[in-house]
Amino acid sequence: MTETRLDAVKLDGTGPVYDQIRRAIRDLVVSGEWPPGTGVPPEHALMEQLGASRMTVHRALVQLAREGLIIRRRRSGTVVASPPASHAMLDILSIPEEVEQLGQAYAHDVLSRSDGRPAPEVAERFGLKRSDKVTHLVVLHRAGGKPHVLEERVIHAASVAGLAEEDFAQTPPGDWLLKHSLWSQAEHAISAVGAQGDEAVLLEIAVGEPCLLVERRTWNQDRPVTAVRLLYPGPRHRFVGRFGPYGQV
Amino acid sequence: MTETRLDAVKLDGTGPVYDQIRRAIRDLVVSGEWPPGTGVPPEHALMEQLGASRMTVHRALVQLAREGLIIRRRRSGTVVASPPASHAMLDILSIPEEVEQLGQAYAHDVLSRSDGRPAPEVAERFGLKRSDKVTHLVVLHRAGGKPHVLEERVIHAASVAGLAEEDFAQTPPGDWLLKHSLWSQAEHAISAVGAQGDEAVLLEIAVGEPCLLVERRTWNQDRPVTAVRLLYPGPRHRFVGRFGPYGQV
DNA sequence: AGTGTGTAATTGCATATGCAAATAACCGAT
DNA sequence: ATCGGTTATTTGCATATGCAATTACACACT
Repeated sequence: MTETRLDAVKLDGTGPVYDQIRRAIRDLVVSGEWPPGTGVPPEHALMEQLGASRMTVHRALVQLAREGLIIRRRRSGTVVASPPASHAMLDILSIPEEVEQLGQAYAHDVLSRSDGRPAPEVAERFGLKRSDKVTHLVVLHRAGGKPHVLEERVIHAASVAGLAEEDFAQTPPGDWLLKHSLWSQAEHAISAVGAQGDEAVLLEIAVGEPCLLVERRTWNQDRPVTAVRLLYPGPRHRFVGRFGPYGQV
Repeated sequence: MTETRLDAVKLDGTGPVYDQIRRAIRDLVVSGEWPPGTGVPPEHALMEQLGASRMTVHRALVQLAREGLIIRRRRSGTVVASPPASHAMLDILSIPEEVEQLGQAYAHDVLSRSDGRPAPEVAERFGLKRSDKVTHLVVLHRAGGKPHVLEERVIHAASVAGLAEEDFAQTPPGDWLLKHSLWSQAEHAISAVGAQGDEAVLLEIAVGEPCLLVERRTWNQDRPVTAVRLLYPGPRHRFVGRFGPYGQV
């Protein structure tokens, strides 16, 4: 567990004290300044450094724990949690995991890769500037040998370290990015489209066959990280979610 | 605001006291025993009745408020909240609202209705017993005069009061059910399908045109309430969601 | 080296107390 | 009746205190 600099926690004087503490620590976590595994100072230390009572510090930490940002254990202390890899319904999901949960063998092929400026029509479709340096990938994921999903991805080079050295032969780009980048916001859209000619060939389906299209764009503090277009063939794919009236169950 | 029976709050002796209180009140709310608008007893009353300190009661109530089950205001007290009508992304959404947010005029037609036992293929598709009494509806929703979504719905008669008297001319069944039924669990699945012949005619699209299919089943305490199949034509519909690594933003 | 065993660090929970903030309800003067 | 100010109720927040539960770590003993 990495040592933490206690004086990194700074209050802003607005609102209740417990919430100032909560936000201060939350910001350190989501900004990546305290990466997963970092030790959060014990309640007594925070209490002295911030001039608040232990119960007030406690309240802030309990809430952060309930939100999943930190993990607390008696005697061993509090550490920053790893962000949940997959998120219940429709989100940052690992395709290999998804396939293996179906009990099928996973494989993937990188069909093409290019590094440089984005083509105008790519930049437009993914909401990037033409001046951004990007890596553009097309990957076909297979389940049990058959095409499972076609991935077209653009990665913003400035947001990710070590991109040039990675060839994505072992790990598909989505999974690799989960480990090598930080994100704070994602947006996705789901729609139904008919397969275009080249897509249909790769997915081994007929042209015009209905496909589920998931488009996702990801940012870290307003800077784009990656944008991806996942095309799932036909009605044999469904996304399922379960919830109750007051949130997920 | 309805009066509440204080002695309805019963602790079960397992786990921390604040959590016993929290669960006790939560159960009264989600079971419908305390419907929305019901006044929750003030902290002092709960404190005396339960033999706990005010801070302990307070902790339970604060947490319930954060979860959205109750609303607390100084001096006026605490009341049971109305469940959120629409839920961020893909859930119990009101179609009229959805259309009006797009700035279009909303209308709907009840194309067919039948009350009685479900046809075998309907029962199978919606996960019902053949012996259940149901109402089966087909409704076309329009936006700006043009078909927006085709709804096929089965309502479990035993779970909803006043169903026989309602003709759904004013209010489409989804919205009506939100007000006249309780639900505790929902499951939905999204997939892409091609429009069948009769569906294509109603939606005024070509046969085989890709459509987004949302299937949702809803229960109240393990008893089915309703099941619905929403068919959205073509790629002009998208479901959009935004979130961060630690939950919705 | 291995094996208990005690100790201390750390979080978890509950209580009592006091004051602040919001505002519904009341009351009195016009 | 209407207006305006006062009061009382209820929640919100912070503190201090004490004890319980968990367990990493040091240390003694084989």
